[in-house]
Amino acid sequence: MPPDVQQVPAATVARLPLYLRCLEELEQTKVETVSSSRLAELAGVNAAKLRKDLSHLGSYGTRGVGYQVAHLMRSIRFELGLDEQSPVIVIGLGNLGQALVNHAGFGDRGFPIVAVFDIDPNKIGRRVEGVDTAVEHLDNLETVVAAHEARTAIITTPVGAAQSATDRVVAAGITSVLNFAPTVVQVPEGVALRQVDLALELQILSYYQPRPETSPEHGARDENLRAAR
Amino acid sequence: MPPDVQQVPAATVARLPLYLRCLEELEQTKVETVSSSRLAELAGVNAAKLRKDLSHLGSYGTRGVGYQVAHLMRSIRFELGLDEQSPVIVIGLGNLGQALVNHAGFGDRGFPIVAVFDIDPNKIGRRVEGVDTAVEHLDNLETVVAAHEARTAIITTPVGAAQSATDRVVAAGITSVLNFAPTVVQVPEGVALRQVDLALELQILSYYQPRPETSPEHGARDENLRAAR
DNA sequence: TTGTGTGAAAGTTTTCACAGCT
DNA sequence: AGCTGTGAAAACTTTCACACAA
Repeated sequence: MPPDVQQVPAATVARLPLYLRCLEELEQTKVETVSSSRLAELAGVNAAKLRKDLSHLGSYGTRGVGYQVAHLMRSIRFELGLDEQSPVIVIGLGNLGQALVNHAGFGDRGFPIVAVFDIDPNKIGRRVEGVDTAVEHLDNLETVVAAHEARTAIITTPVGAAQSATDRVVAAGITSVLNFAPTVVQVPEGVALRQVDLALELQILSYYQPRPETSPEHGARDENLRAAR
Repeated sequence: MPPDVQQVPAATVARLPLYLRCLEELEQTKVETVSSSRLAELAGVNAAKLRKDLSHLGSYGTRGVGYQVAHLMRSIRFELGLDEQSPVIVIGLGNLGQALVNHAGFGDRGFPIVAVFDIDPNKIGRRVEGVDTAVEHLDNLETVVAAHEARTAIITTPVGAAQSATDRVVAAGITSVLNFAPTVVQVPEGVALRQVDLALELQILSYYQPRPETSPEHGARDENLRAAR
């Protein structure tokens, strides 16, 4: 790995979108200024941590007052590269793919779903709510990605197809991959990857369940948001 | 916080389910023994990290040989408290709720969905694939939770309803909450919580997109699974 | 000879506590 | 008087590198 001038620590990057979401809530209620302690409370984090996170933006709060909601939102959006819409493609129209596509939350937050791919002939050509174009065959991937200049792909294929689907979207020019298939996929250097496995979240929670028999002491604790995710 | 004998570090707990998933894949291919380096490769982590993680289980690998797949699976399941099925309820039958309920992945991994709740009269009584009982009104929550001895709830309500839904399931006896509503919910001490916001994942990825204009250097890196989630 | 288990070092993240701006 | 920005300490996590068991 190169010298790698890491501007903003990974743990901070993973929290910035959370702060942004809280700020959006505040803006909707016409709040113009917010203190670190109030925002931290909304985000469920410690106030010092929040201030340190924001300090990486070179962000200007005002001592004795707090942060300008609108200004802070702009700073975070800029830092994350959320200034413009970022078209997304979805590979695999199973249950989860279907739900993600219908889910308005992506488009509303700057990630419009511009195309959905599958290989099942029964699904090709089907119209899906929330997407302008019909379901495409995976063979059209390269053309469609190029046409929309999409850079981000969501993988919701079955496990067995996830790696090949990933390889293929990467070859087509995708540089960010969000994998929901419950298997680890590999991507080359230069491609960003996050993996979410829903059942895995439940298994993690399971550890923190109060349990009688087990050794000295488990016992529920909090502090499990998405630690650094 | 009390002295709190933390058996296993949080970062390790968050990875154990991942190892378990990899081991399940190995078992299906009749592999009986695996080395730390091979398993680490499958899980996408560093081998030393994996060994240290497993050392917290007091788990016995065999030097010069590796780990017994079957034995290691048992150890991890025991540590996480996955020995028995853990019934789950889902609150909110929107797009995402629907998808999660249909999704076979939960039941297969020991988390059968035993009931789904909503408050929309049009949804109450509807049958949903993957669940034995019809959609219930939220008013029946307490009775149903008690009947199934459910301890885990998945929240997929709209933002505005998430906190009250959470308060209510906790009052009904739920001790693990997985929140998909894009808002922070609070839970009392003793209740375990994880929050997943799908759009937020895309925003995090956005930071790691190669971008031209921006300051000294961003540039995509890997290492973003769910870092200590 | 192979590959685990683990001290010790390095790196990252969180938290504290307070100087200093408004 | 209030609240940010930040050094410094503490806590946690990762990685290294090697003794040692099979």
